[in-house]
Amino acid sequence: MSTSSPARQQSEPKYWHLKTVLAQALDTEFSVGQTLPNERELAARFGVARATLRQALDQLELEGRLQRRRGVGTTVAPPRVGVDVSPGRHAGPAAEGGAWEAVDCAGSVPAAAVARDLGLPAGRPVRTVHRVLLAEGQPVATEQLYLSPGLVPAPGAAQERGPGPERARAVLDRLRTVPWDGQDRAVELGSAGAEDARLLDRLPGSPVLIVTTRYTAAGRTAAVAVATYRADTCRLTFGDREALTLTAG
Amino acid sequence: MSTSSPARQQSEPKYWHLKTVLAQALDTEFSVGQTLPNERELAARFGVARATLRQALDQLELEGRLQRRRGVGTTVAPPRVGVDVSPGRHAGPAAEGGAWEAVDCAGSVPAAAVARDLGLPAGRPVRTVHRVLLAEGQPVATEQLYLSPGLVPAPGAAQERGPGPERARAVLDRLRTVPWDGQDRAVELGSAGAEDARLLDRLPGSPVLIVTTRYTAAGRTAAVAVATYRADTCRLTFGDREALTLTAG
DNA sequence: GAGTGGTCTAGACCACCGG
DNA sequence: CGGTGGTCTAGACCACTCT
Repeated sequence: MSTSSPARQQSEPKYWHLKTVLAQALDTEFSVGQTLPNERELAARFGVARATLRQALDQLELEGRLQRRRGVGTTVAPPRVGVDVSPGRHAGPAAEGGAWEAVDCAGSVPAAAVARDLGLPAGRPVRTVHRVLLAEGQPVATEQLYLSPGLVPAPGAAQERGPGPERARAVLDRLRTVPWDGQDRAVELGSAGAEDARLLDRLPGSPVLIVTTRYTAAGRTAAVAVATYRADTCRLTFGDREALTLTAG
Repeated sequence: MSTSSPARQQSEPKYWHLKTVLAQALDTEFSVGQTLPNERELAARFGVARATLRQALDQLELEGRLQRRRGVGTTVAPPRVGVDVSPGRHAGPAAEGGAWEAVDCAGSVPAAAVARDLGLPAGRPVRTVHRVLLAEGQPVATEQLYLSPGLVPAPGAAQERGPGPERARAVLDRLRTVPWDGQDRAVELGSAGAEDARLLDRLPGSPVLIVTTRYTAAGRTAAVAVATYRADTCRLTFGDREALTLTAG
C-alpha cells in the first residue's frame, strides 16, 4: 500500500478511497451499534460533497457493514446472520425450522416465470401462503408460497373464516401430508418491491437475495416458493455450518 | 395502475416511478441486446435530472435487466445465466464441471475469516489457486482457493518453473487424490474489489455474489474457496435445474 | 421543532470506446 | 475526435423519527 509504488492505475475515484478509509475506521475506532457522525458532518470532515460521501456509505451498507435509518442515523451493523437454506432431502415447503411465521393465505397471481414452473397459464391466481422469517426478533425474509391447484383440498368453512395466520397454518399442516419427491433452488440478486420493503423494514429498491425453490411431488412441480432475504443482514448457508436453527448464533 | 386509486402511499419517488416505466418499456418495446438512448437524452425525455434517471438505471442494472458500458452505451441484458453450485456429496474443490479455467497458483494471505476457518493465524500466506469461470465465453466468476499447509506436497522444480495456468492445474490434479469428507457453503452479497472487477470486466464496487465453500478432509477444514460471481449476470442454482453444465442454456 | 437520512437538480469534468 | 457512461459538486427540499 506504499504510495511510492510505481505506475499505479490512473485516478482512483474519491468515493472508493473514502470507502476504504471509512472501512478501516469502522474496524479500529467503532464498535457494533455505535452511531456515526451525520452525513453532512462526515462530508465536511473529508472535504467532499455529501453525494460523494453517500456513494461510499452506499457500498458499505451493501456489504452489510453499516445500517442507515432515516430520521435516526447511521450505525455500525453487526455481522450478518447466517440463515440455513439447505435443501433437506425429501422435505416439503412446510418442513422448515421453527423460525418462519405464517402470515396469511389467499389467492394471488404469481409472476410469469413461476406460473410457467407450475405449468399454468400466466395471469391466473393460485392459492398462496405468505410467511415471514424472523431472526433475532427482526424480520429478515418474506416468502410467497404458490401452490399448484388441487394440491390441498379446498379449506373448510371454519378455517376460511378464521384470521390470516390461522388459515395459513392450516394449509401448511395439510402440506405436510403431501409425499414430496425433492426440490431445487436458485439464488439471485434483486431489489425489494414496495410490499416486501415494508415488511422487511427497508426502503423500496433495497438489495435482496431472492431464493426460488421448486418443490416436486408426483413427478411434477407442485409448489414454488419465492423468498426475499435482506441482503444487508443475511448470509445464506447451505450445509451444516453455524446457522441459526433455534436461537441465534 | 389507475391514478384514481384512493389513498395511495404519500409521494412515490420519481426514480421509482421511472424505473417502473422503463421496466415496462424494456418488456414491450425493446429486445435483448438493443441499445437504449443515451442517459442525457433519456433524462430530457422524462423531464428529470440525469442523476435521477441514473438512479432508476442503477436498479434495473442491479436486477440484471440492463448492461452499461462506459464509452459504449446501455443495452438490454439477456436473462441471467444459471450457474450450478450444488454441493455434490464428497467432491473436492477440483471436481467441478469443466467450465472453470485455472489461472495461477501462488502464495497469498487469506482474509481473517478464511484463516480462522483453516485454523491458521491471521496474516500468514498459504498456497492459493486462482480460477476463473467462463460462461458463454465471458468470465462470470473468479475464485481463490486457499489450501491448508501440507495438504499437497511441495511442487517439484519442474512445475514451479512453469507458467501460471500449468502450475495451477498441477496442484488441482493433486487435490483430486485427497479423500474429502464433505463441504458447506454460504452465499452473501458483496462488492467487487479492484482486482476481481478487472477480471470480471466490471467497475470496482459492482455488486457480486460471494460464495464461500469450506472443504473438510480428515475431520477438519482443509481448503476454503472464495468465489465471486457477477450478480448482474448470474443466477446460482442448487439442484438439478437447468444450469449450464457444458454448453449454455 | 430539531435533526437525520432520502430525493432531486443543473450543472461540470473525467475516463473510456469507437471510428 | 465525438459520444458514451462515471464521478463530483453545492446547493435545495422532503420524509421520517425522536423529544
